[in-house]
Amino acid sequence: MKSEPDVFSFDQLRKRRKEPWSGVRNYQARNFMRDGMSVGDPVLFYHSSCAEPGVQGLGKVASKAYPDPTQFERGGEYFEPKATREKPVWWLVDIAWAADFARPVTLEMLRKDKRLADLLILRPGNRLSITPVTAAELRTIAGLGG
DNA sequence: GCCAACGTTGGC
DNA sequence: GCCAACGTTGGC
Repeated sequence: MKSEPDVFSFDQLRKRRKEPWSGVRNYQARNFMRDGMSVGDPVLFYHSSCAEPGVQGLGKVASKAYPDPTQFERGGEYFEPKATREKPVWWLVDIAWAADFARPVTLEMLRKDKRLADLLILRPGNRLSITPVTAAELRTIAGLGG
C-alpha cells in the first residue's frame, strides 16, 4: 500500500498503531480492500512521491472492510455525492503497524531483484495505490529489509 | 458505447 | 517542473 510520507508516513503509523485507510477513490484499489483483504493479512507500506521511494516496513490489516466515512462529509475533500448510508460507494480497512525493517527497501533495490520481476508496482505507468503481492514477493521484500 | 479532453500519479 | 501513463468524465 502506497502512501506519500508528507501526507501519512510509516513513522506516523507506528506512533498511532492503527489508521483507517480513508480517501481511496479508485475502484480497483477499493475492490482490493473490500474483497481481497482479511484481518491479519500482512501489508507492505510503501512511500511514494518522496526523495527515496520504497517499502518502509510491515503493516497488517486490522479490520474488515467498512464504508469510508469521509465519503459522507459534505464539503470535504473526499465527499461522494453518489454515496448513501444504505449504498456506500467507497470502502476501507484499518491498517495497523506490524514490524520495522532494519533498512528501507528502496525502489532501486526492488528493481534490481530478479525475483521481483513481476511485482505490479514496478510495471510501467502503474498508479494504483493498492496492489496485491504474492507470498513469495512478500518474503523476498521482507528479506531485503532485514 | 466511443473517444477526446482532462486530471492525477509518481519517478526523475 | 517535466512528462509518460493511466483513470475518469461527458458529449455525442
